[in-house]
Amino acid sequence: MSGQGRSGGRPTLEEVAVRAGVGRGTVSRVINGSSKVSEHTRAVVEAAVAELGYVPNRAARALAANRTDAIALVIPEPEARFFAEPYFSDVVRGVGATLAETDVQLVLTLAGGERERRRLAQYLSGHRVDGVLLVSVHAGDPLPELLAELGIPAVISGRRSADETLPCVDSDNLAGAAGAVRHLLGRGRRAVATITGPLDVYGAQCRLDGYRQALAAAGHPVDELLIAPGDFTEEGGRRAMRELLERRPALDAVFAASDVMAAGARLELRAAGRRIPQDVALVGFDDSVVARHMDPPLTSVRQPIEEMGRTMARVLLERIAGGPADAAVVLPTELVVRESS
Amino acid sequence: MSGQGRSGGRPTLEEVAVRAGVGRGTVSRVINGSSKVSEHTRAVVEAAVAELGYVPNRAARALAANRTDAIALVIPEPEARFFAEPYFSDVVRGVGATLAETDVQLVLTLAGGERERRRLAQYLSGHRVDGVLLVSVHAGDPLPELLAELGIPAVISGRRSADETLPCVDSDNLAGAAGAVRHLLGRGRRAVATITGPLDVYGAQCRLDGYRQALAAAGHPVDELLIAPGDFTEEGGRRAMRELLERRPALDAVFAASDVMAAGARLELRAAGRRIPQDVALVGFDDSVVARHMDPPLTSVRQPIEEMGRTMARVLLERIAGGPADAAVVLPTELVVRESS
DNA sequence: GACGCCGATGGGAGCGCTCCCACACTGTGG
DNA sequence: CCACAGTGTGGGAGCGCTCCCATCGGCGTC
Repeated sequence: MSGQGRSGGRPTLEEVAVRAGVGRGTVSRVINGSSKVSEHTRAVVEAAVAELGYVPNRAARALAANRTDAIALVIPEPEARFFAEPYFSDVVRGVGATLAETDVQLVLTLAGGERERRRLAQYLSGHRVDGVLLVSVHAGDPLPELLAELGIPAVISGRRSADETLPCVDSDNLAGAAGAVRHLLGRGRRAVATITGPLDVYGAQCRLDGYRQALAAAGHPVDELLIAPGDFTEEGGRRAMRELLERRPALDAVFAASDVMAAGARLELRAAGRRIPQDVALVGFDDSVVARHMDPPLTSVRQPIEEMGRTMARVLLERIAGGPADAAVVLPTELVVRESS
Repeated sequence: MSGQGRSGGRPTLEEVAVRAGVGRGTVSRVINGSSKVSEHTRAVVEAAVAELGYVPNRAARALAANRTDAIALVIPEPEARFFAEPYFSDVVRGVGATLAETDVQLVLTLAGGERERRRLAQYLSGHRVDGVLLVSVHAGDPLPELLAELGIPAVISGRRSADETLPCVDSDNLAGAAGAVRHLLGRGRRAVATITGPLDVYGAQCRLDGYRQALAAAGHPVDELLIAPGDFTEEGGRRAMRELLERRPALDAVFAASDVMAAGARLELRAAGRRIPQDVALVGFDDSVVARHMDPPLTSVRQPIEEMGRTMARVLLERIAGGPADAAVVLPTELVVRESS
């Protein structure tokens, strides 16, 4: 912080070299912690670095080394609203935690409409980041292919299908859903309904599969009329619940594939005079703020979002380094039992 | 996307120049949309750019021009949890919206513990960003001074005191709080209590001032025993509410300086057998997810967070450009009336 | 005692851009 | 007809680093 500057600017590698009485190459080696530098020289250089308060110039480094030491996190704007809550900040926190150990910076990119999407493509072709973190990509999204073409490493969360081509990090949607349903059955519920997410989203499909498997494993036949499609929105949840109550008035439990839909379902159940959990038990998915503050507090399946962020970043860094990285990581979920079930 | 590359890499300025049959300087001028280039030459160059799919190399540009075209958004990690909800993503969305028009990238920085803080200082001294967006800075934080010393433009949201030295963008905490209290009085409430935030946070102080002013303006004396200190946490809200009920059992309304504290207060009111809003009306601040999903839904003061983000970015860009920028922007809040009052 | 080898080091050659000075050229006024 | 602005334009000189090759001792070897 003391104003060292001989000529105004921050010190350069060259100046450190002069100060330490060595060559540029040597200082560079020390800075990059690499290869063969004698114990003594290293000490001298480090002293000079400290004295001058030298900090390498990122742009120069990027230019010379042809890497940016930056990765991008692409946020699909439109959805952002939905999973805004803890999701967004938790992912960022996780990613940040992994990156904190390194010298890699996190660039945030909002890719909403067609237009932003195009800009993003431009942006990425500019080779402005070493890698990309993708979150919740839709089936038809061209971005993954573009990245592959450009040879930019990428990691995805929320795989697009069972055979995702990109390395991906997901939570165990199937097991989480199955656990929730098992929990309901375990509490003596007989007619367990489910409100699904949009089934073209792979994760939503998995949750439905989990529902089916849990039922099957318990020897219950699956009643298709107990399955209602939702779309991850509150309104969608209400609609689905209404439908279910009409078709199967005797249901005594509902597993909603998201907390927000559960919130919608709750309103509808109230309106129909059903008490939660006495008449109908309700379980959600995500363990979001909504779940904790619902009345009654909602039992929900928690995803380790922050850890997913950490893992995504780790896998991407490995990928960038060229090392062998996991192609798919699935992290366990956890059922958080509250008063709604 | 077609593999132009003569030698593999992406095309450079030089190559565009050759293709267009002009000099490097001219292409640079066209790219930067600047100064005097003849109509004809511009067209030729633009054609060459399009044909080659040229995208400028950000690192080279940064090195040569000594600017990075990047700004940092510093997130104070520890608090992140609290105002995680919409706040974080809304700010980012706003900032992103402003930045979308430009070629500036958003770098996210988590500055939590002492250690990260130090890293951040290092980072910023590396001149790695053109400007910094600060959110919710504590009174004793050294960061603003560091930035001033380094001559890095910064904009703050959540000013530290009435005479903030940095340009800042805030919502009108005082008016928002006053409006909430006026609303309660307007509904015939007589004994309006308040749960404050930590008073060393300027915004929290403003909300308390707003409470006082509204009372005063309505000709009510301020009863100091109706004021209980909180800390923006749910537990703090509970504690404060307990205190209030003990001291002033006859209170019939509570203005909490945050939704989360209101959530805590609600639990305590329930436990004490008070009905909301029949016995006690409750109003929060932030209009977070919690407010919408509380039972009953919470009346709350909404801050235009996304717009704050947009404005912060705009002011910072002006600052960076060297133009005259607003020193302080205060955006209006809005009372969202729901069933709790 | 000359040779070869290896770890440690110095420094040239860029990386792709911006900046800016110098150099046409075209007009205009004296 | 020449001097003199005023436009456009070309291209040299870096920006601060990394890469890599040449160099230099010191030491074991035949």
